[in-house]
Amino acid sequence: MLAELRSRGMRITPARRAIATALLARSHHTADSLVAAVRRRHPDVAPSTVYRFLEALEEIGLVRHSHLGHGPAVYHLADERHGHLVCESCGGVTEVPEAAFSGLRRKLRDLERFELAPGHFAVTGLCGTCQS
Amino acid sequence: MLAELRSRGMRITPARRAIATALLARSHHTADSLVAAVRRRHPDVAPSTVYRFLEALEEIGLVRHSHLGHGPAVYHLADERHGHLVCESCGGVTEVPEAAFSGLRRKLRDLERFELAPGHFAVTGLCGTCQS
DNA sequence: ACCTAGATGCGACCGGCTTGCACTTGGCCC
DNA sequence: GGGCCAAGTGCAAGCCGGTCGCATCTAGGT
Repeated sequence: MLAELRSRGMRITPARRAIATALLARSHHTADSLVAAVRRRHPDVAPSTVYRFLEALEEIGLVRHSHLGHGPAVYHLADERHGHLVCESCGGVTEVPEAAFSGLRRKLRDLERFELAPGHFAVTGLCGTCQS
Repeated sequence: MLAELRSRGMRITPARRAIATALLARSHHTADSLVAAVRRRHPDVAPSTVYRFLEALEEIGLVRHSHLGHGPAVYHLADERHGHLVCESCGGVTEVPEAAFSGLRRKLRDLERFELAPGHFAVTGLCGTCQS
């Protein structure tokens, strides 16, 4: 990952190392949780640094973010492709494989010539436990 | 609609009349466009009034809002039930009947005991024209 | 060791709401 | 019609997630 950066003329700094490490350690980081994780060892890293690096990683295609309901976006490595089910009542998040959307994808492609990108925005509803 | 309000002990004010009229005149108002519409005849209506009335209408169940991508939420009458397809490239919005999601709904219900609410958050992807 | 473009920290700013508070007013009772 | 008072309102400040401008610093090629 760092090699990928270097090969594009981007620099490798302590802050970036730390952000990359945090991203590898856990999926579904929010920008805030990344800042917190990075600050445990590098207390002076600014939020804007994290946002800017994440933006850069997304441009390269190494990272993606998803919006889970109303709160902040979550970031994860681009190779973890999955959809998110968010419960509107308890806020809980369930991951589902992208394959679960293949039927809908086909239908929207046929009906509307619309190519679904199920990762970016979550699908909302009510989880099993909140239905009772 | 105003009768519905009155029957719940809520008051009918010029601002509320105007907001209700605007909601009936067009689906997919943003809070901002509602403020603008109302101000054409009642220039002193504050945004907070609109937000508070919309909140009240949602509690009653007469209005719903949806999030279409990153921008502001859109409001529409609760009886207009449909999903939204939002193009991540051009931002265009397509309405689709809720029935289009019935397959996915069934699948999620079986797989995850998750009850889909397809209206609230949009489904993102690429529209036909942006794919080329 | 040096140079410089890329990266950083800081603080201001922005959009979309939300909230606190003092003032106004709808609408029931006389 | 007039009085009453809680529901509703306008205004301004605040919040949250995120972006930007700018002076400073530093990675890393030479």
